[in-house]
Order: sequence, then C-alpha cells, then structure tokens
Amino acid sequence: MEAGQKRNAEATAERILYCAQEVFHERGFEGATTREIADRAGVNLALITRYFGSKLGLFEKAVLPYLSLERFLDEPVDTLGERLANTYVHGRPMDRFDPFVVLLRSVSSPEAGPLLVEALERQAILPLMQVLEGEHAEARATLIATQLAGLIVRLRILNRQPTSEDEREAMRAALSAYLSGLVAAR
Amino acid sequence: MEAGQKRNAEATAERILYCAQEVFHERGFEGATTREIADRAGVNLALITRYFGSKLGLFEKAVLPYLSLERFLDEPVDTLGERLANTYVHGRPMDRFDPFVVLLRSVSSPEAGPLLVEALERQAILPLMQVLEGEHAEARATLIATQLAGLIVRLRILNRQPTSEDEREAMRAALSAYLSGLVAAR
DNA sequence: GGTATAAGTCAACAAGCGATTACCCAGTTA
DNA sequence: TAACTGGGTAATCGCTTGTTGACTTATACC
Repeated sequence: MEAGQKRNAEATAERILYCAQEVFHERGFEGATTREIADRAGVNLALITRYFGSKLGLFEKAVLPYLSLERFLDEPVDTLGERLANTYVHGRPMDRFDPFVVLLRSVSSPEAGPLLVEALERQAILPLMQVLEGEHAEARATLIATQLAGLIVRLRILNRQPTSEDEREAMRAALSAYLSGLVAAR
Repeated sequence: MEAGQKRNAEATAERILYCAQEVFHERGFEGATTREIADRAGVNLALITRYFGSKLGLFEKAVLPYLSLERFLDEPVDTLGERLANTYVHGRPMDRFDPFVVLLRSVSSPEAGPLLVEALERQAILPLMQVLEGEHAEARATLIATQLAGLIVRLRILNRQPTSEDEREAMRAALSAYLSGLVAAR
C-alpha cells in the first residue's frame, strides 16, 4: 500500500481487476501469475485470494464479462461485415486488454478453457447467429467468428502485420466482401 | 525400461519423440510436463535432458519440422481451396498429433512462441504465398491461413462441431468457395 | 480518546516444475 | 574372465506457483 493512500477495499479490488486484465492479456491464464498482478496493482498478494477467492475467480470477474460482440451487433446488420473488417484489419489493437486475445491465449487451460468456451458461445456466437437471418445461420456465424479469430492470432498475438499499406488494404477489402457476403446470405 | 527390452538409444529417443508429440498436442508447450512425456514413453525422466538437451530442444525436434503445408501445395493449385475446405471441415481430425493445434496451444509461450512463428512463416506461409500467383499474394495467403487457423481453434481445440450434417455441408461449401476465390484471384 | 472492525501485511506451506548428479548394469571387447 | 562403455536409473536440487493463517495497522464511530 502506498503511503498517503486511504484504505478503500472497493478501489483496491478495482485496481486488481484492472491489472489482472493486462497480465491475462499479455500472458494468458496459465502464464499470468498472481504475484505479477499484485505487484502491478501495488497490492499485497494475499488480497487476491481475499477479494476473489482464487486466481480463477479473479479471471472470471476480469475477463469473462467482456467476451461479447455487443458493440458490433447493436448497429444495423447490413454494415456488420465492413465494420468487423475495418476493426480487425485497420483498427488500433486494443493493447491493454482484448478479451479475445485472452481467450486465444487461455483456451488450452484445463481450468479456464471450459469457462471461456461457455461464455464465448453464450455472449458472442449465439447473439451473432441471431442477427444472421436466413439459412445456415450457424455455419455462417462460425465462419465469421473463425475468420476473425484467426486474424486476431496473426495480427495481435503473432504480431505479423501486412508488409505494406497496399497489402493491408487488399486484405481489408477481401475480408469485408467475404464477411458481408456471409452476413447477407439467405 | 521394460524387462526383456534390448537397450537401444535410437529407438528410445524415437519413443520419446512420439509421446512428446502427443503430450504437446494435448497440452501445448507450457502445459506439457517432461514427467508425463517420460512416463508415457516408459522412459526415465533424465533421458529427455540427455537426448534432447532440454524441454525446448525436444519441442524443436518433435514439432517444428511438421509445421508445413507441403501435402497441400504439391498438388495442382486450382483445387487447393476445395482440398483445404474438405480437410478442415469434413476430414477426420488428426487426433494424435496436429502440429497446428500445437502451434495454437503454444503460441503465447515466451520460449516456444518465437520458434513457432519463425517456422510457420518459413515452412507454411511463404510457400503458400509462392503458389498464389497474381496481385496481393500476401494478403490472400494471410486470409487463407487465418481462416484455417480459426477453424482449427473452433473445431479441434474448442471442439465445437456443427450441430447437423446440413450445417457442416453449408460451412464446407461456403469455405470452399471463399478459399478457391482467394487462390484464383489475380 | 478508546475501541471494534475492516483493510492490509508477512512469512510460510505444499505441490509441481525442469534440470542435474552420482550411480548401476548389460553387453561388447580384449 | 576382467575391464570398458554406453544406456538407463534414482534421488534430489533449486525454483516458482497458488494459497493460507496469524498478525498488524488504519479508520470510523461512540
């Protein structure tokens, strides 16, 4: 605890959550250590257990609620493909905390994996399916989600960016056409 | 060492490699333990260090050489899209050892990650780019690779299969059209 | 101002990890 | 048969991890 700081359990828990998001983002569930989270939050290690029960409990509060496509699905569906393409190819990466990066970095953990799968399905895939009208909504939603997942792996986790703006724009255009086609198909 | 077994360093190293592939496939680089590999191979723990120097050395021999798309790229390119779609949507999963599953499960490891990125680029992405003639080969290769990566995550790692054969076939058809379009584009 | 209680600290635990060391033994060679 | 050598083993080291329980300190209330 820093000198001059008033004691405030709520603010402390908030700081732990905030830093946990960063560390989980950088290292995934297994790679993250409670010590690093506590250090970064300037907080005693034991407070994590006290406030969140366990590392997994902290993970649930810090990551699971954000696995959603909400911000894409509440605008008109006919521009969905373009918006997704723009965001994931052009858009600034969410450097501090991208819940989908955490997902892909934690998916093989025996503890966190099942929780992630369940949350992803309920908060992202099903809502996406529901806005896709017409036939084979499941297949189309799956292709949209998997194309985006693969792009996140390459652009954000492997950190392999296109070698030129020309290539990047070609990628964005092809992706936008593909996703829009999947969104519009009946 | 099992009774009645002749001593044979080469065969022992081979058995370690074989079991290492399984364990790395199931748990990724960090999740795998040298003890489990040794146990499964029926071999003393110390032999891993002796034969491969370290866990990372074992990983290099067991996984890196197989990160290639060779078997897809040496047949005529005009059927590439269809073959990739068939393999990854319909095809039997490679249950025992799929190097791309290992890749996606190990990519965030500070030790194994960089090796994987380098090997993937050299053995899979670049060769793929080279068979794609015409403009924007890099962008097209990236989209092909990332769509496949995402599908592997969903079908093989999250193990979420389509709910019906109808959906699966729709997925395969849409994917085949997409990939073939990316392969053929000039 | 004294005190109850919430907030925060400290030191340690048990378990699991990769790696190492000193040792044993089977099979070949002399 | 005696010595050598390469293959295999057992025990353990040093370290990191998540978690715990007993302890201290600050703050709000009477």
